[in-house]
Amino acid sequence: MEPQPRPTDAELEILRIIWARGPSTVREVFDEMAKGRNAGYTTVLKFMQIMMEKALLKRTEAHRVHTYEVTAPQEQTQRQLVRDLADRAFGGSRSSLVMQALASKPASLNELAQIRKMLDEYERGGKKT
Amino acid sequence: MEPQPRPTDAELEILRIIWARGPSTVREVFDEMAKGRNAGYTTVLKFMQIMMEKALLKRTEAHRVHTYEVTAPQEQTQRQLVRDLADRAFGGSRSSLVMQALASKPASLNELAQIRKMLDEYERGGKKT
DNA sequence: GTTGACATACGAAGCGCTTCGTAATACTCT
DNA sequence: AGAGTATTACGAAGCGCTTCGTATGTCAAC
Repeated sequence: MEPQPRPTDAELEILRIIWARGPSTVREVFDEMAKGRNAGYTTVLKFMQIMMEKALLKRTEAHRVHTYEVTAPQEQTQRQLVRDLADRAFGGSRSSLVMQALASKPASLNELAQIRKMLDEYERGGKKT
Repeated sequence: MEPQPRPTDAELEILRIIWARGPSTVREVFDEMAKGRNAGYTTVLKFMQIMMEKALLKRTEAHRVHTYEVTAPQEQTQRQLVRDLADRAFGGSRSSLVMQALASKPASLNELAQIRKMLDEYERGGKKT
């Protein structure tokens, strides 16, 4: 199986909407998108058709309207994007990336605590490293 | 002043080389690049010329050979890339991004400690958040 | 069953990225 | 000076992304 291609900007925008909404029709995505940018209806349609060819989306065809949903889980796609950026801009080092992420804008105390918790888990679970 | 445009894949590859080497000539970048991919000399030259137009690089012209160096510090470019990805794929949330980064592959204990130290600093320094 | 509204499908234009080929220029060595 | 070599400059082709316009199909309601 081919690995999923890196989504383009427009594709990622659509993915984000479907992540938030769940399976959606073109019109629903279009309506949501209209709040932010200015894309014609057929433009959005075309995007989603292309994304289906690329297997970023799959669709089920009801009588008249097609409903699209993502093929890969959100977290997997996000992790892949992060890994990709780490490779391209940080020589593959996740931790350098993390540090720049934290340097760019400190998270809230709440978020810091959450990250800390995650670190604890990895320290316990990942002794092998 | 225009904000720096997001570097393309090839441009980022060149940036990484110059980050590692410091100011470099086309030939030096080309030689370094030849280890990994297969790009012709004039291809690399063209890239670097375009990057100069975009103000990603600046150059000093010695008698015969031009020497290119980055215009923005490495950390700034990296932070911008991370912020950009956070916006495009994580709804702007740095901490979600950080957590996916850590989930994708646990860092070494050493790196974990480093990240932890950084968290401490932010917790102390960033109470305002 | 004709009209109107809405859906999908298709094709094409425009622009940016990637890649070279070729030309012009400068330096080196005989 | 002439030949060979390295460097920069320029132009263009090919492909992918983005964007629409137009065509075609379908459902509903008069």
